[in-house]
Amino acid sequence: MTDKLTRCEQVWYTITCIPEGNVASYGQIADLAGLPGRARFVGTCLKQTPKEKVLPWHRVLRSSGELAFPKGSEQAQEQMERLREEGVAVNNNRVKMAQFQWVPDMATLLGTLKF
DNA sequence: CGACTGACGCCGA
DNA sequence: CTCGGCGCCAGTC
Repeated sequence: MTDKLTRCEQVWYTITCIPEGNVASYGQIADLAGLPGRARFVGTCLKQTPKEKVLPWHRVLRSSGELAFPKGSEQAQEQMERLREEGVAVNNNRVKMAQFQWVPDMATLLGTLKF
């Protein structure tokens, strides 16, 4: 099996595990996906993500808490909108990470993510 | 095979 | 706070 897909799948899967009302940074996703230091790879995967695949990509932001897209872009608008619908406050294209950042519990780490 | 790119992160000025 | 640069490495050309 093409293990290159395995990496992306792991990334996608990890993103899928982000609970509503929470967000995670690219680096965090990469780390949870077993790809420490490959934050960029996460972005690459998402860009490659087929439309058929429905992922909560809007819950993925930069480590600073700002949205992954420049303010004004349609993607940023949509992301902001979706986050607000989930109860995540977005101000000036940015989210308060200290308040909304996803903190995976042990059960998730050991069970869901199978690490 | 080599060069460029990028939905990133971090540190320094 | 902003701006610039370096590291990271898979994907694309």
